This record gives sequence, C-alpha cells and structure tokens, in this order.
Amino acid sequence: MPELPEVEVTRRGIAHLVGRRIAGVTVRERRLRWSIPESISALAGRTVRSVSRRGKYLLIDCGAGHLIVHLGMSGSLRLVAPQTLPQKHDHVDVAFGASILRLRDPRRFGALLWTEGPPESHPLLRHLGVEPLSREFDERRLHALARGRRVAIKQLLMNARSVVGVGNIYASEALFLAGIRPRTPARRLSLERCARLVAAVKQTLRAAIRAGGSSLRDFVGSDGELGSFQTRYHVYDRAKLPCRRCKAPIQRIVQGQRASYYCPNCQT
DNA sequence: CTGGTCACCTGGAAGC
DNA sequence: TGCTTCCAGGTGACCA
Repeated sequence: MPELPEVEVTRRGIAHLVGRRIAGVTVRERRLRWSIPESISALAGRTVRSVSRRGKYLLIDCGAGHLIVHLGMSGSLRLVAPQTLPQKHDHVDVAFGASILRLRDPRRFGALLWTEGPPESHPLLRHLGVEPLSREFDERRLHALARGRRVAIKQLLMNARSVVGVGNIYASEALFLAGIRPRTPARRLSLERCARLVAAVKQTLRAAIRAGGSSLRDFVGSDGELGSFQTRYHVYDRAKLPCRRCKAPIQRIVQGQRASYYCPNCQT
C-alpha cells in the first residue's frame, strides 16, 4: 500500500483532526520496527496543531513535539467510532472523544515515534531527498542526482536519499510512461530523458492521489476495504501479460531484490 | 562515498 | 485437506 500517494491520501483524511484534543493513547503492541516510546502517552490533553507529510512519513504536530508515523509495507491509519473493537493487528489508538485514530500494521514494519525537536532534523528524516511533487524536482535536479551514478535508474528513483516517496509500484509505472527501461544506468540518462521521467513521476503520483482521494472520506489509509478503486497499472504485476499500448508481453526482472516490470518494446 | 545484501514480520497465494 | 514455499507496497544496518 503505502507509497507517497497513499500516505498523502491518509494525511488529507486526517487533516480535519487539527484543533482537536487528544483524550488518550492506547498501545496494544509496542514492537513495531522500533519500539513505540513510552513518552507518547504524554500526548493526552494535547491538541493537534497540524498534519503534514515528508516523503512517506506523516508528521503530526502536537505542540510539545511531533508524532512521526511511517506505515511500512502494510500499515494503515483509519478513523473509527469509539466503541469499535480493535482487530488482531490494530496496535495503537489515539482517542479523540468523538473518534479514534487507529494504527493497523500486520507486518509491523511501520513506526510510531515522538520527537521534540524539529522533525526535519530527526535522524530518520535528516537525509531525505527531494519531494517529487515539488518545483525543486525538475529535469536539472534529476540529472544532477543521476550524474556519475552507475546504479540503475529505478533504484535511484526508489532511493529516499535521492527522491522521496517513489516506491516499487510507481517507480515501474513512471518508467513505463517515460519510455525508459528500469535497468538503465542513471548516469546514462540525457537531460531530455530526465525531463520525461520527472513529468512521468509527477503524473503517476498525482493520478494515484486523485484515485485514492476519490474513494476515501473520513476513512483513511484504505486497504482497498472500502472499495477504493485500484489504479489500472500499465506494467506493475503484469508479467507476461500484453502491454496495454503495444501488446508485447511485459517483462519481470529483479533489481535489488525487488520485482520490476517493463515493456521491452515501449521502453528503451 | 558507492553499490550490494540482509534483516525485520505476517499473511495470502501457489505448488505439491 | 494440509504442508511447504514463495512473494509482498519499505528501509536501516552492515559489508566490501
């Protein structure tokens, strides 16, 4: 689930918590990627000041500090009615009187941390790269990032120190739109191809946010449970199926232990 | 610095 | 039916 679009949709879904007071915090399972700090029970009585996002991290400003939330591979946040029984992997509740913000994460690769300093200086955020939907992410920036790098362009795209938020699905999708093979060494990309790729990344992420946003209301971080519509992927998870554009069979390869998909005809 | 591999954890699907 | 194997949206830690 959670690449940048899913996190952004989640952020929008909980933005209306701004100004609301936290009644209490319940932790049922502390062992996520890192142990949830005891200090988060001090949140009770605090008011949410803002909800923002940096890469795949959600930042909830609570006045005295920030909650840092990462959804890992399988995490989701949802708003439920106060009497809703927690299910097996519902690890944390942040209660708001009228509703509960509930963190679910079956694989427990996610994180829930607390920081009192500026969140951008937190060790997990300090080295993050450019936001793909920002103006700063343009062809010159990507070209500079790729300069001299022998790594495959797909892996560069997925490296959060270069560009944040682009995960395994949207990396394959954006490369298809740009007509670039995932194994292309980053340093081989011309400024022109960088421009195509930048446009493709932005287009892919924006379309996914729109798709997610259309299906979610005050329920957030859908697992597809609310019939959230599945984006129609061009190549992702379509090994051997015909390319939607040219009918050639989609190839599946492995890069850095992750599956990549591309059309050998449309992508060069 | 760069690039490559491993590990963390659970559940669902495919294979036998 | 039941057991085994593989695979999954992320990313920090560690190695050469």
